[in-house]
Amino acid sequence: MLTIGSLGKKTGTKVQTIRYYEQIGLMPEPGRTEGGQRRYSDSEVDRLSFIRHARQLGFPLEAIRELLDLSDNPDRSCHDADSIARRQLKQVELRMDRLKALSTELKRMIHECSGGNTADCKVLEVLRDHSECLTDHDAIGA
Amino acid sequence: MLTIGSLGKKTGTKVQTIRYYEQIGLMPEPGRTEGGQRRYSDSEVDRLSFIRHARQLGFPLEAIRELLDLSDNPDRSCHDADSIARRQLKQVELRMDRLKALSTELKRMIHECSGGNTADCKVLEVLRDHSECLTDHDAIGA
DNA sequence: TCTAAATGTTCTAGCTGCTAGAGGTTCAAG
DNA sequence: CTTGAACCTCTAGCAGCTAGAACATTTAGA
Repeated sequence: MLTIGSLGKKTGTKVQTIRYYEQIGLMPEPGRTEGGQRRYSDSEVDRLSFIRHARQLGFPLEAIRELLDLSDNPDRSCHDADSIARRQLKQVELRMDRLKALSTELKRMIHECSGGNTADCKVLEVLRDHSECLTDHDAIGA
Repeated sequence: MLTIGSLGKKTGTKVQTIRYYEQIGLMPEPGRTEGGQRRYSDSEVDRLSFIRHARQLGFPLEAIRELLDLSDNPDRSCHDADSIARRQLKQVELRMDRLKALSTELKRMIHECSGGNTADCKVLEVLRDHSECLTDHDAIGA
């Protein structure tokens, strides 16, 4: 039986985060001591590791909820898990494309900046006038 | 003189967002009609375009605040604007590296998934056991 | 001139995924 | 039995918006 602190250490998760996952129903309500402190067993270590690993791979919590659900039902088709992963891959690739365009533009902007005072600063100039851009970069929120 | 709606259309910004920028002091308080509606002039179009463009390049609002400040003082050194842009580029490149690792892992995971039921789904298996991973992907929050 | 639709107003709350802090309680080692 | 680390709940905050309620103003057509 583990305390919330040791569970956190084992899985690389902050205590507050574990409680948060419990609150939103991603982690089950664990048993408690008489004094009211949480105590965890191995199955909860596994579940939290799963969650953390999926988070590291960028899955949003809602997708993780679905994946946990699939994982709990070994009879269901693998197809669903596969499509969640594909969706995630698509997201990641989309973000990469956007970042690529951004870095190109930023590099060009910096490269052309020669120092001096801001009156003829290329960085500011480019920001002022989108038409100077060579790439698409609709990346707000990317 | 533009209404907030037309300013939004001109700059590709939602009305609520413009009011939000005003609230946090990124946009100045504009003039008002007798009835209390906001009316904007061309200088405000320019300022908002600047902000939006910088957002598209991924600059956080705080960085944009600094850039606007520099832009308002043409005598100051270009160096500051340059270093903000470099900082931003570094962030973008860091995020790209992380996403690269993620996509590699996701692809491998999907590729090895053969269908069937979730009991032997590779996607879930990989998520269950980090040690099967070939790449580093500490990308929570990336 | 009147009216109705479109657009404007403020205020509050919500989104994701945590994180931090206040103020108090429990546990385990010595 | 004491002490101090770790636990508890609750609330609020972060970025950067977005949405909705409930009401006011503006503008164009009849």
